[in-house]
Amino acid sequence: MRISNDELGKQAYKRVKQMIVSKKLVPGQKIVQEQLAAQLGISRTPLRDALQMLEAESLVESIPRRGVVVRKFSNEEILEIYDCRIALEGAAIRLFVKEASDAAVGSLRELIMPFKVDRPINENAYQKADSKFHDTIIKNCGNRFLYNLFQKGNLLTCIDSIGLVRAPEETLQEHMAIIEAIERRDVSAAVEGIQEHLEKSKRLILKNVKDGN
Amino acid sequence: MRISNDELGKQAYKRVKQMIVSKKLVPGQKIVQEQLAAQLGISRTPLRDALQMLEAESLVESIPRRGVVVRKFSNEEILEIYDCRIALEGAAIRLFVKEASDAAVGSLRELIMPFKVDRPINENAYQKADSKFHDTIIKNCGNRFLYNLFQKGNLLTCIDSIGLVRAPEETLQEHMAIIEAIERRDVSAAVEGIQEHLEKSKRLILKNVKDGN
DNA sequence: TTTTTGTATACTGTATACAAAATTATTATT
DNA sequence: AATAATAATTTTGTATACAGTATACAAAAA
Repeated sequence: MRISNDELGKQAYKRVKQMIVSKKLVPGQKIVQEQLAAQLGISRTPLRDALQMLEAESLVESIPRRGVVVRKFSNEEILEIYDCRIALEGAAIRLFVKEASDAAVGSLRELIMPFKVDRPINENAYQKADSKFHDTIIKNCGNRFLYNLFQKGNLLTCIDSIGLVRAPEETLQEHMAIIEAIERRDVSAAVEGIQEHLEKSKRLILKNVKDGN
Repeated sequence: MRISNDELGKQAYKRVKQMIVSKKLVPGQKIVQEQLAAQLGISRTPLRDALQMLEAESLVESIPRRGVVVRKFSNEEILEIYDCRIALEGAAIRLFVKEASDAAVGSLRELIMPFKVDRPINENAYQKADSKFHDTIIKNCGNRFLYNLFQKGNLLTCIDSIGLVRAPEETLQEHMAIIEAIERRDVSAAVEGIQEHLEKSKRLILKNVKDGN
């Protein structure tokens, strides 16, 4: 019996990714292989495997013969990601409305409902729920390829890393409207709802960029 | 043992990828590392780097302790990819129509026009032009992230590998209609045009699947 | 001072070594 | 002859060794 069925490279991938999203490794920081490998208790070989995977996900950038640095996402790139999300999540929710089980739909409600009653809203918890809300729709839309594309592209991760864009009170209402549209199996309202929801956040970021952060 | 400024891993990635798309390595085939490394004249280390990259792109599947095999795309997956393309290329062409230079638009026309006069249509050449047509729109839409997502997801590569889905005579007309919509900067006609263009191919594949290949 | 050059050190990319697991071949047992 | 058990071989994952490149830093020149 194997202790862990993951090989070291995959394990390291998860741990380093976690270090990046939790900002233990900050954007722009150079990763010294031997150092990080020692810290993880492994050799450079599986660490390099991990870095290779992270590079494929654009979480890290490798400059030949110079090393790998944690990638940072510019505001322009965040806007680009929003456009990808609008397109892909539109497609995902269209499928989700048509094919998702009542259980999956129910889990969406359970995710968001608590925040309608508990005041004040715990921003940290809300952001997690927000993330999971979108993830649930994409994961359960029935298109596996789309979900993988989303995951491997870190469409959610990248945007999560900038924190809440708008006030929970504002987006909570939108989330509820989307859930209701799904529940009455209203495809166009659901698509419209999620796309406008994302568009609003995008517009706010765009505005902030123009005003110089 | 330095041949170019690319490191061996990146070089090997390109060569092995080429071997996969050109069917020199066929889906389902197991890759024996030492063997392929020797064939490429490198050691296992950079080859493993290459395989790691290919796995991140889903062109290859790695089963721990058992090896890596060339991935094959089922018909179901091809259909899933079409839905992703419909979503993303819709977004891309929307941006392209608004922002692309006249030169970029012109290059689209140059790509397709020759096939309107030369008869009979060279299917091989046409497929290449078809691929380039879509690639041009995505590459020049101004959203770099979207283009990278497309590339890394191999959305075009996967579908190209199954060959022409419909007769050139049929799709040629659609391509021309799309170009004309772009030229008169008609966003909704262009979006509609490319999405319906893809939808038609998807429906044909779906039909073939139902009829049992 | 600032710039340049030389040298030591650190780090990366690649090859190789080695143990553990998987696969294949061989023998033994019914 | 079919199945099980065992040994031999292959192959993978990981660690380590090594060569070459980049970086840091001190001494010399401007």
